[in-house]
Amino acid sequence: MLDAIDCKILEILQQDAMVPVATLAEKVGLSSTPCWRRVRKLEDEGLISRRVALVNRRKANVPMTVFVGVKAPRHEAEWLDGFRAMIADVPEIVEAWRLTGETDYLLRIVVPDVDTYDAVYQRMIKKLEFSDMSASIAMEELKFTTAIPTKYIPTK
Amino acid sequence: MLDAIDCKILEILQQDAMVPVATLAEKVGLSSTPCWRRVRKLEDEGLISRRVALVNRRKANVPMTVFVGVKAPRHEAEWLDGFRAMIADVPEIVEAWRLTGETDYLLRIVVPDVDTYDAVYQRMIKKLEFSDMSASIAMEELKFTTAIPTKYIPTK
DNA sequence: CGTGAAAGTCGCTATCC
DNA sequence: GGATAGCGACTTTCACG
Repeated sequence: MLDAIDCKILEILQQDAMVPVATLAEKVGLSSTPCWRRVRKLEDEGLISRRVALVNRRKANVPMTVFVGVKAPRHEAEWLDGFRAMIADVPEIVEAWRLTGETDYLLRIVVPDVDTYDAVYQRMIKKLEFSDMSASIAMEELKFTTAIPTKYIPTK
Repeated sequence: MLDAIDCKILEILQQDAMVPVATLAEKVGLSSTPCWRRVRKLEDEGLISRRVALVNRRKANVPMTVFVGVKAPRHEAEWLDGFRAMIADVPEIVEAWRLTGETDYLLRIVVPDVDTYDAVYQRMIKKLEFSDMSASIAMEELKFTTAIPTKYIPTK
């Protein structure tokens, strides 16, 4: 069971994973060691799964984001296995979700431009059968954060 | 202009931002200092925008992901401003995209359960008018990575 | 569960090839 | 642009309230 200070730590580290423990400790009203112990505990318990570098999409020449709704041609394990393998294989696919509703799956794909998206699309339909694929191009990224709300974490 | 080693560095740091420079240097076949200089350069040029801690959604009690397609009631600046403010205000909204096609905007929302989603939904429609909102619940996260492909970065 | 200080590691700088 | 060496800072541990 965590407390309010742990949540505060998580919020800060979700914004910047590189803050020195001393700075972090000061921000949450602790001294270094207990703060460090808490961070360690959060890592050990898996609440902090890992720390990653975020790369600027535009500067990495993948400014374009495409959302693709996918319908499976048939609902059987074999197709799904192939689909999973494809998703793992294609680095342009950064998110893949199985949904309720009309579209079975939603993919988020990042590419340099439309032509490259088409190339990725061609690669996908060559590997696997689809009953339907509908693409929506993202015109603007209004919000994108890796920080999830901490307010639902049960605190004592 | 970057080179293959820079791309390799980016790939590694996108998986783990905490690797010691010495380890990173070894992996890309360099010694510490030049490797550190490259990392610094990648940060200065903004290719690495920041480093963040990723929090386990389930352990943070927000296992549920909902995608919400939104249609604007009218296309005017005033409504959009309100929409932006709402998105910034609601921490459960972790992604918001303006799209081409039928749905104007796509939101990704993380919550503990359906009841909480409904509470978020009620809060949203109290703040702002919508012409249409359709929610799809994510049943499974097949892939989610913050790592974008490096293969499109122009190299010399 | 907290503080404070000591020890070891690593980031960062300076210097040279 | 790349290697070697040293300093300072930070993480991490230990001993103690």
